[in-house]
Amino acid sequence: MTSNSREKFIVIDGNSLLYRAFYALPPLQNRRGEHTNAVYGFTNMLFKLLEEEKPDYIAVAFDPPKPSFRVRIDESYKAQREKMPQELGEQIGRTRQILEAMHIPVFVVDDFEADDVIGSLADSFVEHGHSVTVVSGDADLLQLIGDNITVMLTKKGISQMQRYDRNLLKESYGMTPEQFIDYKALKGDPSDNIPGVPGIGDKTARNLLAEYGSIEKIYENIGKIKGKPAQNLKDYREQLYTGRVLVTLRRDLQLEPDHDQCRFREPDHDQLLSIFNELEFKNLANRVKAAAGGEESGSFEKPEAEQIKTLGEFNNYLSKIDDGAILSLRPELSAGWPYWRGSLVSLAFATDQQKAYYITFFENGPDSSKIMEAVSSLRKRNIKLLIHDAKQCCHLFLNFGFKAPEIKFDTHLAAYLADPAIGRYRLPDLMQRSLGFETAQVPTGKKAQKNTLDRGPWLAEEARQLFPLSECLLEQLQEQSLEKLLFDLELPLANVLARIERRGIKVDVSYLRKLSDDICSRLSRLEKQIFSIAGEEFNLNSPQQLAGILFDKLNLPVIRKTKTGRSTDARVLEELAGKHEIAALLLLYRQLAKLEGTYLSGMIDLIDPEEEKIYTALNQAATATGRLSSSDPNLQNIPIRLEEGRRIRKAFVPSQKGRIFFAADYSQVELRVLAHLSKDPILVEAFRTGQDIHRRTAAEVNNVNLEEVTPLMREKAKAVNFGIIYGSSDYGLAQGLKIPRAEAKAYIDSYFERYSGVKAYMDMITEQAREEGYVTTMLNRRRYLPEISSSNHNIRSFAERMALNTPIQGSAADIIKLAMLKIDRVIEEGGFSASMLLQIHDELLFEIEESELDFFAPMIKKEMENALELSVPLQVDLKWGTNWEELKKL
DNA sequence: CCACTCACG
DNA sequence: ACGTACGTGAGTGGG
Repeated sequence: MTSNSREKFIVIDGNSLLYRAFYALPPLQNRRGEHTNAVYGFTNMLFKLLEEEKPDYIAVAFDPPKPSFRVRIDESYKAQREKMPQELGEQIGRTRQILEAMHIPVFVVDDFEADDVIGSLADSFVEHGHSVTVVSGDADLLQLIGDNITVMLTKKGISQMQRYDRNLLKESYGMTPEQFIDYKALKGDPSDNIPGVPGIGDKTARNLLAEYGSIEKIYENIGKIKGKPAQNLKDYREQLYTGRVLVTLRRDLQLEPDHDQCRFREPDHDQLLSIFNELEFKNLANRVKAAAGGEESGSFEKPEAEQIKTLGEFNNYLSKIDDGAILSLRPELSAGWPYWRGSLVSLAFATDQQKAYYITFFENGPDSSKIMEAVSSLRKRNIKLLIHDAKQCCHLFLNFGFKAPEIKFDTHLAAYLADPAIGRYRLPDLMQRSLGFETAQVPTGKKAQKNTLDRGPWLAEEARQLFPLSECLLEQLQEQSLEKLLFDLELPLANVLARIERRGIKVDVSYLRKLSDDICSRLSRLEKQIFSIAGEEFNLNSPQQLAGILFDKLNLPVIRKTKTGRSTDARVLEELAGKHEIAALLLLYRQLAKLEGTYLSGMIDLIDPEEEKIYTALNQAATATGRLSSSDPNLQNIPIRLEEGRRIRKAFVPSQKGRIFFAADYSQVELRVLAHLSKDPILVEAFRTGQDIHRRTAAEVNNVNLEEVTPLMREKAKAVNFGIIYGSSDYGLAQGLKIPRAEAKAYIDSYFERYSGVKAYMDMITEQAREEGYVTTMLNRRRYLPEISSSNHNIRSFAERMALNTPIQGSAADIIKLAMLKIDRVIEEGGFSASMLLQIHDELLFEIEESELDFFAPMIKKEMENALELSVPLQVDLKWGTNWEELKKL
C-alpha cells in the first residue's frame, strides 16, 4: 500500500502547543479579563492544520494533572519544573470546550504523559494501515518518526511548522529516530532533570552515536574511547540507562481507541461560534460563520463599546481613572488640508484591554474642545497617553490649543523602529501582524457613506487593542535595544516635527505664477518646434510614443533598453544630441515640463491662499534608513543644481518683515560617518586635519601629491567617494562617471588598496549582515536585510549594497535628528524668536530675526557639530539670505 | 497599479 | 553570466 492511499491521522500534543502559543503571543484578554492568548494561538494552529493537512482522523492528548509513572523510576524527574503559570492553566478548560465543539477527542491517561499516549496512538493507527502526523513543540517526539509517522514541530511563533521524516532527521541531527533516544539519554536534559553523562554534551553525544550507533555499541567499544568521556561512561552507566528509560516514550498503552471516534467530523458550528464570541475571537468566529454557510463572512460586525454622550459623563469617567494610569486614545479626524487641519469627528479611549468608550462629535455630541481640555488636564494627574502616531496626536492637541499629556508609547513609531523597511504602519495591519488576529475593520467605501456610519465602536475596539499591541511592540524594542531611540529621540522629535509642519513656509505666489506663465509659453513654443521636426504631433510626455518617433521614424540608434521598451531618458537623449537636433530640444522640454508640472503649477495648488504658505508633511516612519521624508509637497527635492530650476527657490521667503533665512548644512557627513565607523587611518587623518576630502582621495588613488591633483582627478575622486557610500560597484561608478567599466574598477581597486580600513569595514559589515540578518546605525537603528542570503546574485548584491549604505546614511540621519532636538530645546528655552522650517537630510533651514543672527549662528554651529561625538570632527557650514535661493556663506 | 522619468540629499 | 549605484516623492502615461 502506498502512503498516498493511506488515510491520515493527526495527533496533537496539546500541552506543548498551548505552552508554545502562550509564550509566543502577547497577553491577550477578552473584555471580561479572561486570558485568551494560548487558546487563541492553539485554535489558530489547529485550524491551520485542518486546512492544510485535511486529516481523516484527529486526536489531542493532554498531560494529566498528576505526575506520571516516571517519578517512581526517578523521583527527581521533572521535579524542578516550574508550575504552569496560572494565566495558562485557566485556558486549558476553554481549549477543551473548543475541542469538544469541534468533535475532536481528547486523551488524558492517568499515570502517563501526553507523549506516551501520542506514541501509542500513532503506532496503533499505523498498524491499522494509516499514516500519522504528530504535532508538537517538543523535539523529544522526534523519536516517534517512522516509515508512516512524521513529526511536525513548531518552528517560530505559532505560524510556522517544520515536518520531520527520517531523511530530515538524518540531515538535521545526523541520526535515526532510535538513536535520538540514546542521544537524549547521553547528553541529558536539564528541563526534564535527565542527568545524562557528565562531560558529554551535544557534540560528544552526536559523535559517539555517529561512530558506534547506539549506547550498547558504545559500551562494547568502550576500550576505543579515550579520556574523560570513557571514564564517565563507565562511572555513570546506571544513571544513563535509567535516563534512557525516562526519555523513551511508551508506545504500548492499551487505549482501546475506537478509531472511528477519532474520525474527523463537522464541528458543532453553533456551539463553536458562541465560544468564539465569548472569547472575542472575531476572525475565527467569522470563519465559523462562513463554514456554516453564513453570509456575513469577510466583514465584521459592529463591536461592542459604550458611547459617552456628555461632558459630564466624560468627566465622571476620567475621575474614576487612577492617577498615573495609561489612557489610550484613538481620534478620528475628518479629511483636512493640510492633513492636520482635519476636525475631530470622534474619539475613542480605554484604560485597559477590557473596556473602551467613544464619543462622537457630530449631531448633538459634546463640545470637542471641552473634551480635549479635559484630556489635557490629565497631565496634572500624571496620566499618560498610549496612541498610534505621536505627531498626529500633537497636532490634535495643538489644534485645540491645549498641551498634550505626556505620551507614554506610540505604536506607530515603535512599529517603524522594530522594522523600518515595511513602510506602512496602519493600525489594523499592525494588529494583524503583531497580535496575529484581525480587529474589526472599520467599514469603508460605499456602505460606510450610505448611512454616515458612526465609526466610534470600531475606534473603541482599536483603543482597547492598543494595550496588547503596545506590550508586544515594547517587547520587540527591548529585544533589539531600541527603547532609547524611541523614548529619547523619535518620540520627542514627533513634537518638533508637528510644530515645523504647522508653521509652514511663506511663498511668493505671484512670483511663482509669473515663472509658471513664462515656462508655459516656452513649453508651447518648444512643443511646436519638436512637432515640426518630427513631422507629426504626438504626446511628448509619453516615453512610449517618443520612442516611436526617435527610433522608428527618425531611425536613431537605441542606446539602452528598459524592462518594457527603449529608454528615452536624459542620458540617452544627451548621447543622441550629437546625431539629431531634436534631442537637445527634447531635453529642454523635459527639463521645463518637470519644473512646470511638479514645482510650479503642481506646487501652486498646494499653497494656502489665506496665509500664502505651503505646508509639507514630514514623514517620520517612511524610510528604511531612518531619514525623514517630505510630501504634499515634497520640499526636500526643490531644484538647486540647474540654474533654470534653482529660480524656484526664490519663491520661498521669510514669513515676516525683518526676518531672514538661515541655513546650516553638514559638510560631508556621510564620509565623516564612514571615517568614524571604519576608523580608516587615511580617512580619519584627512578629516582631522581639515583636508579637502575629494582632493585627498584623488591624490591617493592616482598616487600623486595633493598639489598635483587636477580638477578632473578631483571630479572623478568625488564620484568614487559617492560610490563608496552607495556600496561601490564598478558598473555604477562607470555610469556615474561615464567611463568604461574597467577604468571604474581600477579606481575602486586602487581606492581599497589605499583605504584598507574602509575595505576591512565593508567586508566586516556585509559579513555581519549575513550573520545577524540586519545592520545597525550609530544609535542602534536597525534594518533587516533577509535578502543578503539570497541565492540570486542580483538580489543578494542589492542587499549587500544596502548593508553598506544603511549604517552610513542612517547614522547621518541619527545625527541630524539629535541636532534638531537639541536646537529645538535651545530655541524654546533660550528665548530665540527663530523657527525651524525644514530638514533636508544634511541641512536645516530656519527663519530668524536678522538681529538675532550673531547669537543664533554660533549656537547652531555648536549644537550641530556636537550632536554626537565621532572620532572625526563634524563640520557645519552656515548661510543666510532673504530667500531660499540667495544664500551667502556666513 | 506599475513603469518611466526626474527632482533632491 | 549576471546587470545596479544609496535613500526618497511626484507627475505622467498606459493597461
